[in-house]
Amino acid sequence: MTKKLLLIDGNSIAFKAFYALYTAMDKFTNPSGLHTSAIYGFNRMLDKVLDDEQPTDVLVAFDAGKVTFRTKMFADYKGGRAKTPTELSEQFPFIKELVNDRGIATYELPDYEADDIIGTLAKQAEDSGDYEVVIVTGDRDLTQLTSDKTTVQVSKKGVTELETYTPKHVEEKLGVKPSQIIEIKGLKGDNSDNYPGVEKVGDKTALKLIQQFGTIDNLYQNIDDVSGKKLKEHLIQDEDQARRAHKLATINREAPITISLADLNYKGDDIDKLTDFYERMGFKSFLAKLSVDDNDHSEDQSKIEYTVLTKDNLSELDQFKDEVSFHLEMSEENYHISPLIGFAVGQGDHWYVTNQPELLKDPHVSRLLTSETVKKNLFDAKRTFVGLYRQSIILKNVDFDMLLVSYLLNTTNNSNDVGTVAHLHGFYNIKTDEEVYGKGAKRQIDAQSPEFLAHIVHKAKAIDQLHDDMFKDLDEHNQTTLYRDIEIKIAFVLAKMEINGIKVDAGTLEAMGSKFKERIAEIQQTIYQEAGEEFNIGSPKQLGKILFEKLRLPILKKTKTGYSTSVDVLEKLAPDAPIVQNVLDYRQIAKLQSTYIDGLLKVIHKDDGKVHTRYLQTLTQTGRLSSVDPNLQNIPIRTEEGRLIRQAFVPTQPGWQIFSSDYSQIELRVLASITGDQNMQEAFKEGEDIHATTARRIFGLPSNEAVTPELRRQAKAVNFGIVYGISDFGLSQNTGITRKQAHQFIERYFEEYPGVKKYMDDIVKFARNHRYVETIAHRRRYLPDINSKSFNLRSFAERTAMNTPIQGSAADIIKIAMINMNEAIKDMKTKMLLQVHDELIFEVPNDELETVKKLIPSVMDSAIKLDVPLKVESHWGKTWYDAK
DNA sequence: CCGGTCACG
DNA sequence: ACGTACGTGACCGGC
Repeated sequence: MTKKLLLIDGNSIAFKAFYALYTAMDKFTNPSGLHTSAIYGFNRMLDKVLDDEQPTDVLVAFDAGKVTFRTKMFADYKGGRAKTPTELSEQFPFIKELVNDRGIATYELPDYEADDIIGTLAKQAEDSGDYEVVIVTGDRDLTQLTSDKTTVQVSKKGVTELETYTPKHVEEKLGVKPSQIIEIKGLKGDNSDNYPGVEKVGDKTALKLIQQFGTIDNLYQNIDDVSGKKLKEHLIQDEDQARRAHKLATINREAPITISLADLNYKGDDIDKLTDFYERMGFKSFLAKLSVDDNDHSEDQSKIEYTVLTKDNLSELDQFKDEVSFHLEMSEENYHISPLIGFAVGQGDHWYVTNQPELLKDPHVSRLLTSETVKKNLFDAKRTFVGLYRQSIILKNVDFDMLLVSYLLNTTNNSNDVGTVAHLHGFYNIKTDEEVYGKGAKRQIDAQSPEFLAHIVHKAKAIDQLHDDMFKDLDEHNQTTLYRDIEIKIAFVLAKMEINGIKVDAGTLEAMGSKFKERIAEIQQTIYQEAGEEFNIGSPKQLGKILFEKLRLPILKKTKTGYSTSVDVLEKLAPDAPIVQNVLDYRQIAKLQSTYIDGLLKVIHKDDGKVHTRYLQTLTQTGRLSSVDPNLQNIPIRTEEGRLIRQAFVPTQPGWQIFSSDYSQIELRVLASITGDQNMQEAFKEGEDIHATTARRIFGLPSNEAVTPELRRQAKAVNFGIVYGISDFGLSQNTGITRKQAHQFIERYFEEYPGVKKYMDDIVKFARNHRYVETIAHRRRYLPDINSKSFNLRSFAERTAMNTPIQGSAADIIKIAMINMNEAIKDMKTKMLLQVHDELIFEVPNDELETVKKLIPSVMDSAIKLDVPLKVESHWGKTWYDAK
């Protein structure tokens, strides 16, 4: 056996691929509107099996048409099947083209199905004695072909997950030999192929009979041995059907094929044709793979020319006068503490690289980086700025930040990896960090290796190569101003805030922690007594058992994995059993302890007693920031116990104040402005309480009548709902009113605020036409699901279309305010410390307090001119807690 | 590594 | 009929 023959059932794999990607179908269309999901899935399968099996010979067999010897034998064979969707049938010619471009033969034969071609060739191969055979299909019936020389791989969930059937595996799984599969099918028939077997015989009976008799022939010869009178009657009655089903299920292994084993030689990818094909299909990831594989052969990665920097050649860097690409490599994610492990710098064909970060301090290097005249192109300006700042180098004149530009062009699929982003924009001669360094536990960076140096040169080079194109794309999106006036500027403002950090008093946290610890222990004991046993309260699974099985509390909601024990459920159950309230209390305090006491203590820097968060500037889909290590945007405030955590956040100097200013209802003001709704604008212009006004309007109260707190609360919920892209169900869930009521409220709302209604309709239409929506500052979010056939995906996209311009414009506004703020306070001792979406937090010396009380709100409310005023409220105190 | 839960706007 | 509020991050338990 010197050869390995791979036989692929083209139709069934195409079907599987199509339905595996069914819900994502609309994400897979090429520029000319062709659906490509099945082509894509098919190719993924090809990649996997070619790689796993390393075959010498390959064939993809297809069905030739609807009419086959089976339909001639039984007219209804495969009858009643839904017509193949056009979204799939249009892809078949391209799948065949793909297969050919990959150097693989295809074949189809009138009157026969792909199964028969495969069966026939497998038999020929087995008989010749030269071959090992592997069959890949989505149809489990083909497992009848397994033998000691042939294995059958059946696709499971997707198309790349395959289950391998050997004769042994068939017996274990199905309880019969491979050859007996057709005997089973003879008896039970096949619903999907629409032919009957014997009445009342299904899987179990068929299996039992075949295990007893071996074959249908033998069964009928010994029909008197069948136990069960009815069963015997059915068998006798339906003998013809059983024999016909047996024939239909049997793969023809003697089909009159006009192709021979010698024609199946696997030639491998035709790179040129395949490149062209992938480009037409818009398959960027496959293009990337193609070029990486290609590079592996040509050793392109190591062929790049670069000079290793040494003390003696540093002066060569003086050649860069106008522009340079620079990449600073770090070994860890957290750039506040990560070691620097190398850098690459250069332009065009001149590249320099080193694994000695101390060379950064050499004047030839630092002069370049701090120069106001030499433009820098890089990836992640904030990270680079902080890394260099730690070496006392102040990075200046960043022109192109590839990470930021990529994020603005398309927030989805953005990545922190240079290689990944480069691939996304059509530049493939670079590997990803994962490919070079490994991932998870296996990740390891060998900074001494030539591969390392080559890799970071490739990063710098990718940045250099892509910056013109990406700037052009930015311009086409009308996003150059967004980039230059907002995003690149805020990167440095954020860097400064992160470096500055905020002081957290460890003593305060520890004192609170020991109190919490006692409370937790107390509540824990009480819960154990109430439960009558000890268990892990933190485990929803164990807790569910206690509450819903042992104590028999009513099950109000379930999750995918079991009983739901979330707050809303437990709150409803609390009156039924005291243990429930205790669990709620336990949860709350355990959360405070683990996330906020222990969690924060872990990240206080020893040298300065501060925490230095990192704002992720290129993560959210709306343009907001997020905050990690630690997250300082979700410090408790809603409950008094949690709010106490804020007492630990203190100014750096004794006697200073923590000063906080927040935009009041910024999202609703943005809504009023961009919808142009006159009624809502009037409310804000008149300085009214918007929730009360909304309540008056939708509940039809006279203007002199006071709005009850309950009605105001409901109106507030509706206002929120509108911002989120409302549905009556969502509103009813969130407020406890009925769905019908919710529906009425929404209708009333749209009557009172017709501009809002029109905007919501228009923005969804816009999204359908353009497949994206944008904010005031032209921040863009693509909504690939907006025309999806799936109700769920489409509805989600519609809500997103309504919400993103509002949430995103609010994000634009506070970013502008922060940039202006940075200027406004640059000569003061006051420092901007944190941003929490609609609020800014500062530390302020007492002698500047009177100044900032006016200055900070005025900078914030003048960030942008809307059709309604922006309102800012300020609070201050000796800790963050006291700034209320 | 994922799902449940809960902290924030 | 479908089964839903928008945007995040950290921790825990359990696979």
